[in-house]
Amino acid sequence: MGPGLDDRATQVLRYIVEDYIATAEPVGSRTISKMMGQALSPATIRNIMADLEEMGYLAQPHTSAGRVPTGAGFRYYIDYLLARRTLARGDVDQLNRAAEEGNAPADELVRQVSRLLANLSRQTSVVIVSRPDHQVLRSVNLMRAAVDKILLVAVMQGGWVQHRLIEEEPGLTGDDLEKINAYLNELAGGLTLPQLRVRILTELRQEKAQYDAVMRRALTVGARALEDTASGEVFVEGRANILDQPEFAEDVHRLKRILRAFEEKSVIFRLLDRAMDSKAIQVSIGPENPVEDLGDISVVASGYRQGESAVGSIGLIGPVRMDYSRVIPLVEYTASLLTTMFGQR
Amino acid sequence: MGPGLDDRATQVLRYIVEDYIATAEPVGSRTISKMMGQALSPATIRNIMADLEEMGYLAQPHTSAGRVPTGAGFRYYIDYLLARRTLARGDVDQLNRAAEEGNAPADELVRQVSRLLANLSRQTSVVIVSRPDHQVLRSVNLMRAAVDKILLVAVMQGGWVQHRLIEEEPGLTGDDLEKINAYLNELAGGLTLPQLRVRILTELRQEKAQYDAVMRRALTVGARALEDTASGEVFVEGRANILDQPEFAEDVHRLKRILRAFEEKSVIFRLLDRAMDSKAIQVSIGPENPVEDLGDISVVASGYRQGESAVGSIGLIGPVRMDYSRVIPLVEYTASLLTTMFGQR
DNA sequence: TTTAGCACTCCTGTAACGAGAGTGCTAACC
DNA sequence: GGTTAGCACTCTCGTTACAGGAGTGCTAAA
Repeated sequence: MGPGLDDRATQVLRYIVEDYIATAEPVGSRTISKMMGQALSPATIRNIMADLEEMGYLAQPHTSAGRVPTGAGFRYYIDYLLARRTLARGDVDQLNRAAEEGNAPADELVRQVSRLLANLSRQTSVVIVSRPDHQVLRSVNLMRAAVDKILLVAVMQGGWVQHRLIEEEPGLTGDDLEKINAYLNELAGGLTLPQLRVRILTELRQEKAQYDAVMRRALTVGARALEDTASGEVFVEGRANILDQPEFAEDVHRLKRILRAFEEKSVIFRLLDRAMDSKAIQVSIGPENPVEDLGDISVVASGYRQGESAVGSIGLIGPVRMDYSRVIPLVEYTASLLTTMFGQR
Repeated sequence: MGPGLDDRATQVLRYIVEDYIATAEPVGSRTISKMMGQALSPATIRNIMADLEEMGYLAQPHTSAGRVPTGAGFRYYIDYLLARRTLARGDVDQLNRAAEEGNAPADELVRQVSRLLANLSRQTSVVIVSRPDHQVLRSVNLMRAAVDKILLVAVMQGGWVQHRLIEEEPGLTGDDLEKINAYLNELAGGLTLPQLRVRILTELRQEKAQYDAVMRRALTVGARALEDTASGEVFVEGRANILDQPEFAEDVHRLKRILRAFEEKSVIFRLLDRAMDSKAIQVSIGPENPVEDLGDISVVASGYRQGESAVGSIGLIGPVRMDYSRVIPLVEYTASLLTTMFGQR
C-alpha cells in the first residue's frame, strides 16, 4: 500500500504492529503465518521480516526473540496502513452527554470531557488552554477583593473565566468601580485582552481622557490589570492509567520520569503545543515528541478552536504502543466537541 | 516515658521506629545495641523486643528477620515519644515567600504553597477547600456569559473566587444587570452564600419588593443562582513523590490503588475531612484513616480557618513509615500559614 | 538480670540447567 | 526463482540447588 514496500511486506508489517499493540510482546514468524491463514509459511515470513528489519521498520530485542516495530515502523503504519476505525456509537453518546452538562462552568466541563476521554482510551488525557490571550472577551468586571486589592474578572466568549489581582489605585469607592466597569465594558466588546489593553492605551492619549477623571482612572486601572499576560491552564486526567501499560508498570524509573512530567505545566505545554496550530491531528511517536527526556511516550493530540483562532489542544499521552486506530478518532472527535462547545456558548 | 513501658523498652521502641523510618528495612537487635552505644547486648535487646512484640508494638515479617513497628507501635511513638523537631529556618522562609507572592489569585497561591510543602516533605501534598459555603462574601457580581447564560462571580473575604452559571431570566439588559449587582452587593456584605440566599428570600416577601420590578428581578435571579451549593475543591501536588518510597515503588498494584485514589475528589475529601474541625493536627496511621481501601497509607493533616470558621484542610499523604517528627511541624506551620493568608486578604 | 554461645530459620543472590520460543541458513521442492 | 522444510543455534525464563548472611530463640553460665 504505502511506498517502498510490496503488498506482502506491507501486510506483514501491519500484522506485526497490530499484534504488538495488542500484546506488548515481540511477535514471531509463526504467529504472523497463522494470522494470515497459513498463506505463507513461517520461513517465508522470516525472510520478509529480515527485509523489514533491514529497512528500519522492525527491531529485535535480542537474537532469538520475535520482532518489535521501531518508531519508523509505527510511523509507516500510521501514515499508510492505519484502518481508521469509526467511533463506537456508545462512546460518542457518552462524550456528547459529558459536554452537555448544563450549568457547569467551562473549566469544569473541560475537565469532565477530558476525564471521560481518559477512561474511554485507557490512557492519560491532557488538555491545555493555552492562549487565553487569543480568546475574545464577552465582558469584564472589577470587583473589590481585599482592602487594597481589586480583582479583574474577564468572561470570554467561550464561557471561560479569568481572574487577575491588582493593587488598588487608592481610594476607589464602590460607585467608582461601577462606573469604571461600565466604561470598560463599552470598550471591551469583541476584543481579546491584549487588544483591549492597546485600545485603552490609545484611549488614554485621547484628549477627552485628560478632562474626565473617572475615565482616566478607569483606563489606568484597566491598563494595569492587563500588564501581564495569563499563562494558560493544564488539566491532566487518568494518570493512573499508565500503570495499566506493562512497559511502564515494570520500570519504576520510567514511571517516575513520566509522573514528574505530568506535574510540570511547561512540559505538558511543550508536548501539546505543536498540535494547536495545525488543523489535522498530530501524532508524535516516541522520540518525535518535543521533550527529549520523554522519548519513550507517544502523544496523540489535536487543537481546538474558538471561532477561528486556536486556543488550546487536547490529547492523550501513552506508550508508543498505543491503539492508534481507536485513539485517533477519539481524540479527533473530542477536539471537535470542544470546538463546538466553545463556539456555542 | 509513655504508659505501660519501662524506660528501656521505650527507648528500644523509639530507636526501632526511627531506624525503620530512615531505612524502610526491618531492624535487628545488633543495630539497636550499637545505636545505644553498646549499653546493652544484642541478646538483651532481643528479650525486650520479644516483649514489645507480645504487646503488639512490633512485628516480624518472618522468623529470622528484624522487627518492624506495627500500627500500634507508630501510634505509641507519635503519642508519647515523638521529639518534635522545630522547623528549619530555611523551610519557614521558603513557605513564607511562597505565601507572599503578590498578585496571584487565592487558588494559585494555595497551589504554590501546597507544592512547596510536597517538595519539602518529599510526600504528596493535598489541600481541600471544603466549605465554600462557610466563607464570608466580600462582593458578588452577575456577568453575561453567553446569550442565554449569566455568570455569578462571588469573591470571598479570603480572596477566594467562585463562579456559577445560571440560565438567564430572559431579556436582561446590561443596565439591568448593573442595577441588580448594586442591589445584591448591598445585601451581601458579611454574609455567606447560603445566608445571602435566605436574606434574599425574606426580602422577596417584603412589601416593597412587590412594587419595584428591578428589585424583584434582582432577587429572583440571585435566589436562583444560589440554589445549589458549591462542592469544594481539591489540589494534589507531588504525586510522583510516592515513587520515592520503596514500599510503594515495588508494588504496582498498591501504586495503582493510591494513584486512583488521588483522582477521586470524594476519596481525598474523606481522608482530610476529619482534620478540618479539630483544632489540633490529625495523624491517621494506616488503617486508622477513614478509607478502608487505603489501609497502607498515613495521613497527616490539619484544618485551616478563615476567621473563626473552618473552611478546609491541608495535609500530606504517604507511607505509614513517614518521618513524623519532621512532617508534623511542617503541616502545622503550613496550615497556620493558610489561616493567616485567608485572614489578611 | 545480663549475656555469650549456638542451633535454627529464612531470605537473597548465584550458578546450573532444561524447556521453549524464535531465528538464520541451507538445501530441497515446485 | 520464489517457497519451504529441516536443523543448528541463541537467548530468555523459570526451576532447582546451594552457600552466605542476617537475625532469632533458647540455654546455660556469669
